[in-house]
Amino acid sequence: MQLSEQELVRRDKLAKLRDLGINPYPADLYPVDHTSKQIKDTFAEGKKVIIAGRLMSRRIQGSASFAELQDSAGRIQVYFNRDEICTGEDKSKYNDVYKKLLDIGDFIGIEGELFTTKVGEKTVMVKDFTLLSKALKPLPQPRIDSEGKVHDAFTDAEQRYRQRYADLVVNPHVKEVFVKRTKLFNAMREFFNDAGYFEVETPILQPIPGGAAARPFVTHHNSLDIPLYMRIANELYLKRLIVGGFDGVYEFSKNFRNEGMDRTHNPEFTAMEIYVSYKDYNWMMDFCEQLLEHCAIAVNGTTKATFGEHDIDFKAPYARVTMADSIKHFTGFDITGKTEDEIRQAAKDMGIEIDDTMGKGKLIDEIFGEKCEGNYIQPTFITDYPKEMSPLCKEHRDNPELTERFELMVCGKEIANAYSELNDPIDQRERFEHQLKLAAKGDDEATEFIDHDFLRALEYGMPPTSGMGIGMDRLIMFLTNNQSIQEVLFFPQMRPEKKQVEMTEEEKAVFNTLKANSPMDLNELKAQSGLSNKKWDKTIKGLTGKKVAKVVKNDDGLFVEMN
RNA sequence: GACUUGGUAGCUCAGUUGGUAGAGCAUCUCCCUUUUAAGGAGAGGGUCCUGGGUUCGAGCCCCAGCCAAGUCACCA
Repeated sequence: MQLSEQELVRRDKLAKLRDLGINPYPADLYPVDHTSKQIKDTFAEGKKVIIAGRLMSRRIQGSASFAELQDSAGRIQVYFNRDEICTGEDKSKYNDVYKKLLDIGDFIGIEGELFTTKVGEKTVMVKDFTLLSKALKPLPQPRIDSEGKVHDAFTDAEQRYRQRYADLVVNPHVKEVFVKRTKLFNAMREFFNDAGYFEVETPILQPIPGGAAARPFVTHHNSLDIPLYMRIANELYLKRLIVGGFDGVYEFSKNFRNEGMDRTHNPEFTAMEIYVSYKDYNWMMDFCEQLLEHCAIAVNGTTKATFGEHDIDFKAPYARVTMADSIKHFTGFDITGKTEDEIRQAAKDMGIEIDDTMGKGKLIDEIFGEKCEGNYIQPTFITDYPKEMSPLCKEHRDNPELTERFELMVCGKEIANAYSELNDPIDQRERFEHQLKLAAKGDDEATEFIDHDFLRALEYGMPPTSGMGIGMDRLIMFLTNNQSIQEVLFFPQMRPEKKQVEMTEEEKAVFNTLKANSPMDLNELKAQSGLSNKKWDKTIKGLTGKKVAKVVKNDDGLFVEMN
């Protein structure tokens, strides 16, 4: 492993601490009794406190020094004074341990007394300190000036995502996003629990990946010798529980889809799904807008949120527009009562790319997606989707071509999807079979599995039920004004980093040649290596850089010898 | 999958028609007892993403690749 100068220095300090009999990674409990925030909130001159955290900055002025300690709640200034820490003759704890052997990033514990400096800063006067954990790698360190401007911010997206731990330490605004994420989950749970619904857990490893159309991750179970799929949705399992007699069930579901990654898609993501018996999709719209209003307030203290250039308001109620009305409004074309060919022609006339595998439902969906979707900035329910696109949704009570389905659109993006759930087992079987035909025709969005066990459950009878799914990652993006899903996931998926090899093949070969005959004429060694000029240059620089060989110049010419 | 942009010190970034690799912070050494991004002085620190090519000479030009971001395509 190649260590940087700063890493070597820290390892050296680690050894020196051990020589002094100081354990840099002690096992003992440290009796913390305040956080930085509690100190500021309940400040009193002379009060004794015990705190712990990371040393994040130091300004050493001879035998006195100001530093900042960062804990989970923020930062507090601490004051190290040699004669306060070292009351006897021996001043080494300040002069050597504090000044020479501690580094920014180290965890320390502090026993001290509160006071206010001349410039009015609430500060802890250090009476004693304990090293709790030595940091061997320097942190990237943004600095904030008196105007609040950040300098040298740690902003490289790749490094921030790969090393989220470092990102969280140095970028407080990043931590804030994840605090809000957890607040959102808690608020939603509270809302559902207050309504009397049950949080449940259903299988992540499924024999048939159902409830959505997406490419699944496949794995293999050795004992059973069968393929298993990571779930793409949990819908069919939650409905089985409604069959089993629960009135309302919900689950925060990590789902997995083996598809492309971009600003709004990660291979694993979180959906919330809820199913409530004896309700329909009209009830669910009311429930949804109440829920989101509650969540927005719990997260941000207000129903208003900013997303990019848009100001949005989650205050209920939300506008409700049928898909047909929406298309008529934005294109002037009325889809009601039209044949598939008429709609195909209309789509073509609008300049929408279509192909022959598209059925009526898909065509309508394309028109909506292309011409309408992006126009809905404020939360808006789009209702009554074509039947073909919604194989798990009940037929519309007034129109057999439509379904009782809504999606909630915000800033032109879908964040919720809900149905009056299809509970007619014979209709459901026919819809699955129709999906198979669409899939055979080449529609890669159609479901190509039939879950016979789910159909058996429906045959026992499922009460009328409304269900809803919410994209949690997308929702928190809206509530925290983040355009990228990676900013709201602690550990977004990345391509693996390449491992660094200790010595390249070329370096090994040259090293072996040299080992047999050292010192050796440089040009001769180069000739024997058979490497290109550039490669030779890299290789010999690599070897000298690793201090295994060196180049010597004398009267006879250039020679390479082993160290 | 296509295109665009980027990858240089621990971090943030400069780098001139191709001619010995730079700055700020951080680090190290010395001085300094109440400072507010940065006390003073000095020093060290580099796989210029990787591999090939052109050239007397490449961080820079050409080709291929890797990684990332963005746009588009795809995506219930």
